[in-house]
Amino acid sequence: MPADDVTVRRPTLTQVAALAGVSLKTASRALNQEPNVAPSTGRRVRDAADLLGYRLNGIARELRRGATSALVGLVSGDLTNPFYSAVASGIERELRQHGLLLITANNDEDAMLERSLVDAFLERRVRALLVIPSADDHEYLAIEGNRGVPFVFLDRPPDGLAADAVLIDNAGGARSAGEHLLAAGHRRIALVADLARMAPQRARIDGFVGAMRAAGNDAWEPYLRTDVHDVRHAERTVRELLALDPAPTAIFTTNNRLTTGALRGMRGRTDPPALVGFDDFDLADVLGTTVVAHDMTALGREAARLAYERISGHSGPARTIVISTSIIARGSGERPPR
Amino acid sequence: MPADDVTVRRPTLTQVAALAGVSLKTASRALNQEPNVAPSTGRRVRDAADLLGYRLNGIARELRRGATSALVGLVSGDLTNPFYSAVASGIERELRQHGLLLITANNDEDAMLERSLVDAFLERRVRALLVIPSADDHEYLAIEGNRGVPFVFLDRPPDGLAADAVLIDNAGGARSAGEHLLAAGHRRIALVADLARMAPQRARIDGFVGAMRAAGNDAWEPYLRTDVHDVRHAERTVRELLALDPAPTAIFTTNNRLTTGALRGMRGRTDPPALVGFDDFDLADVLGTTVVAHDMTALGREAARLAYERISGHSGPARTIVISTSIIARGSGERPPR
DNA sequence: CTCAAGTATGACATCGATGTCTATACGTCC
DNA sequence: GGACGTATAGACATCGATGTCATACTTGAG
Repeated sequence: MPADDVTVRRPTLTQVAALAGVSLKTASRALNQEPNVAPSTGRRVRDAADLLGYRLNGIARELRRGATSALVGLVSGDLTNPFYSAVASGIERELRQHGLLLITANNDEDAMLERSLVDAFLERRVRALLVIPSADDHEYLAIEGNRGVPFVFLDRPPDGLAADAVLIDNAGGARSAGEHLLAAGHRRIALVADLARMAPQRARIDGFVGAMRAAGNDAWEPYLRTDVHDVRHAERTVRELLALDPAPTAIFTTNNRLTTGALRGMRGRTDPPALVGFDDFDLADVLGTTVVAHDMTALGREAARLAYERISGHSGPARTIVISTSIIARGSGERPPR
Repeated sequence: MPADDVTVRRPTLTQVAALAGVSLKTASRALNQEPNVAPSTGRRVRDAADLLGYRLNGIARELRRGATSALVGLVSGDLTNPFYSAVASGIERELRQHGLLLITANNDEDAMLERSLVDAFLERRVRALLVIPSADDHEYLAIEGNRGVPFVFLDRPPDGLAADAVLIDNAGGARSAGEHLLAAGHRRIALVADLARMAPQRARIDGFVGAMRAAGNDAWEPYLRTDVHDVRHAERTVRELLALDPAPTAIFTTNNRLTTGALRGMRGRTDPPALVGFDDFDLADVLGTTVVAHDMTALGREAARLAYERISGHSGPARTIVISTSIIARGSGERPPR
């Protein structure tokens, strides 16, 4: 009786060739549809391969062909956030059209982990690396960028490094949110923002503040809340804001997590404040939530496209694509001040 | 002036060794912390590596070490569905603890595509393959399963193949949803289900029907709707159901997409029917939607765990883990019949 | 009938790392 | 001082495929 734990090794091309009674190279030619293989030989080789359950060893092929894989890496924040998963989906679809596969890894918003994941991807010789960065400083990638591994930054601009990027029109979107609420008659508008050190948040805050300045409104200033980083914290913050006297009559939340928190914090109120949230989300229509929307799948798709162009040999200065935003009015942002 | 399109090749270990004035093998030893390297030699090698910007070629290493990568593949339906992304996230976290990386690809619910993605993964010599299958027949995987590539099926049982699986207690969850609505006094309960050919849907339908039978209720029968496959279709179906006379007083939707559609279809109604949805979702609390919840991250985690055990050499009969469900009452499922 | 061109095949080197085996230098112990 | 153990380092084969070049055998044109 054979030992149970003998690992069955996959047959190699050499074995296929032996069974077919041809040389290694001939077997390779036959299976790769190369010219100059006699029909009968080709059939014999294919039969042998089928019989043995042969499967090409992509690792060996890649080593021989140029030590570079058909993989593209994505390091993102947290796949459970629908924003990231929509982006990842856009990337994956675009890459698949070019026969590339996507490897993903979460950095859990941890800069150290991000770095080690980037390392792991580079060791695997990914063809390109897409990053939704958490780290503030990307200078350590500079050497890599010059060695033929293209980088594309998503959602957040590269810092200390010239690289392609696909960004959202954060300032513009936030400005229009501010203007939208001003137009509905609001003055005491609360701003609930995530970590201000992150560039997109910074831009959203600035855009909103710009709209207020331009309108000569400063009644929002007591209601500025930044560094609100999760749903719970946002919920609590909104409750606290609404308990103030005078309370704000409107709220602008600068990402989908904070919007979720705000909706929880406002739940059950008979006189809810107006609300506009950055990022569209599922069921916003049912909830009647006005949002600053943008095409997340397109963001991923464009990033994948930039990466593919670099892979295909495009060289030239770093490019930045900006995804536009638009307000989708669903009711919550059009409520007048009490 | 050098040509612009010269691809810069990464330095190899041979070059590092040459620069450090040692042999290839010594350089390898130094960088891999192997014993018996003089401190001064080690330093010289590391300096040379830094200077050249050397990075290990993981492909070559893998080929030498056993032609198997540190990658685990996941073929899933659609990453933009929060169900899949939560599962993927659970998998990824678990794998990372063992130094494994996750490659993902969407099959877009297409059986042919699923097969070709599985092929691509196997050629890359993934250590294990996790599948949330769309294909009905998985027999074609049987050969692979016997050749050392462990498979784990998620959410849907393997067909024509003995393999590990992690499933949800679909029948139990659906039964409890039915009982929950019966307990609230409903009799005319609509069932809105996705494609009945998919095993999980089949089980959910059966569970619900079982609850009705057990209670001696047959008033639900005119309101059975299956093969409702997307949000729009669900919305339309619910509208049509509510236009019937007599209309159902309660609705059970068998997945998150359908629940979304139902919520849209019920929007604006002053006398909404009771609603219970299978799968929990973000903001269900804000919307007050009663759901059959289950731990999606745990589903992914358990699947990754099973895969890891197989990778580590565990052999034995196929195992099936069932993730339990629980009703979370939030109001919509407790509304009494009109 | 001869020679050039074309077809089918095989031998061998190669991609970039690691495993095995061997060789040298240097102490140490008796 | 000779034998021996140990630390260090290198030569070489190897993983599984593909690229290059060489070779034997057909054809077809002149």
